[in-house]
Amino acid sequence: MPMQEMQIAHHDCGDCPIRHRAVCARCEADELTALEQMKYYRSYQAGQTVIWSGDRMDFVASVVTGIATLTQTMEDGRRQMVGLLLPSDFLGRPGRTTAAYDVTATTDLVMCCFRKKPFEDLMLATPHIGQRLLEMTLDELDAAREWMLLLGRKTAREKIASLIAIIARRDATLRLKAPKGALVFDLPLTREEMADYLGLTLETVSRQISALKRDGVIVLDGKRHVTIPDFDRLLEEAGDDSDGGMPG
Amino acid sequence: MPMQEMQIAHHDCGDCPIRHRAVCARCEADELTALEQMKYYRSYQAGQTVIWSGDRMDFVASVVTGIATLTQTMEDGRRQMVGLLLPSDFLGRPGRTTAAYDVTATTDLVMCCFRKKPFEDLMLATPHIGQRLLEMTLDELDAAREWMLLLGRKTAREKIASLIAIIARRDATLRLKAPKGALVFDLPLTREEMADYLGLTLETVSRQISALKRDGVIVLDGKRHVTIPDFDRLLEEAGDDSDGGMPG
DNA sequence: CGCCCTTTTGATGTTACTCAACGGTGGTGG
DNA sequence: CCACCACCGTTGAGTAACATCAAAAGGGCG
Repeated sequence: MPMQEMQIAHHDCGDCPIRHRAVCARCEADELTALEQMKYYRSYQAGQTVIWSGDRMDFVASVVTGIATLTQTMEDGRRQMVGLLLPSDFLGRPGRTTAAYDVTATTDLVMCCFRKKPFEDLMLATPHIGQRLLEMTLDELDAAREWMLLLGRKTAREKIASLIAIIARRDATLRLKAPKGALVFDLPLTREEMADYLGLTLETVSRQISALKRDGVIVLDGKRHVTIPDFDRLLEEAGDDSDGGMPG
Repeated sequence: MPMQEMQIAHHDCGDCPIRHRAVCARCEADELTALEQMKYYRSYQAGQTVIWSGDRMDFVASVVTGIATLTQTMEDGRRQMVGLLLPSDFLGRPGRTTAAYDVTATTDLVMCCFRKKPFEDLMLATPHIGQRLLEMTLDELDAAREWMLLLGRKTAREKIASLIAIIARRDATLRLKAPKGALVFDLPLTREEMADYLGLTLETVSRQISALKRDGVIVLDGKRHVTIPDFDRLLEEAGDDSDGGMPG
């Protein structure tokens, strides 16, 4: 009988790797103390489901390490990923009692969970959590809109290039490196998960990755390990504006 | 020399048609008074551009009447709508100085604008605006994710049916009617705008609307006036779960 | 080694795009 | 008043891109 999910020991928020980026980023000492009272950690193995759409959800959480996905499924089984949660990203919605999406751990995952009711009360009582959550939600909305452009208007090749660029950038951000020159990282998603992200089939994903490899845009070592010799070239392939919005 | 945009007289927030739904919904009398100090109205004619992506934006605003769209454009001209703002919806992002998207009035439009700096200050000083804005932003994020499923996985026919259902629902909400039985309303978008919303070409939009008409799912009177004889049938065509999430 | 799972590659099919022509409508000016 | 034009929408024919169906090739693990 395998342990489906694991509760692990509490840690000091001061040592937390996402302390400065998560929903608690702006908290003062007293707010942090209050959060510590209502928090607990949970671990999931790669592939495990965190929660099903429609299930009761009595917590909200921050991703500490690992990656989780949000997906929607239609009655006939068509699936679309609608969220990709990396360390420091927030899961759940204050004021809602059930999950709106399927949440899955795509890698081993550790989350810092807060019991929902106390968390909501703390949000009403102190400003910094709500402020930070608003900021993070606005960022997510921007990301969702970028994603909509990808889904609606980009070609399969552009979609793949865009996804690889997004992952490369996020990976660089988490490791505090500027995405310049050659980049090396692992794809955290299977071909099928990439397909769900991009609104493609896994066969098309595989073919387009092969094509980008053939054309020297990416270098693959195994199925997951990627080297980007020229990030600007990748951005061109992604159809993104080459300049990062820096006029003068 | 046509007047490109018009400033119109101030109105009392108490009389405002979106008073109970907009970002100011939760405000107390004193907060409302503060908002009145920094607000001004602006009108745009159908087709006018409110702001271009990248332009400096020194205000945030609520849509009072009319409809505005947010669109992204790629270098080669491919366009994707990423937001549809109806009355009470919020435009702009506190903490950002430039517009991230092209904003266009698709109908005659009246917006209640707030100078950005004072608005941000008020947000920091009082809780209710930030709380309401968070709630609205989370709703928008949910809508964006539904939209992502549409863009990534639905067929052209399902996309059209979904869009008509969304417009019908929003229209009913604005007029405080439950979307049951026969619904009658006008499409607020041209075929091209629908195409930009749905990630299709305008020809495909036209063909699929004709097909839905032929099959009796919708009844068209002219190009814009729509009657939905059976809303549940429309939802089936849209590929949405038939039950509205009401188990027992 | 052999099995299972993921990924790749190939052959064929279908959807929606592209290019093109035409119809309706409202506004403008002769 | 009517001719003309611009704009929006519809419809048709041919095509390109991606999906589907099918089979085989890695790769990890017992």
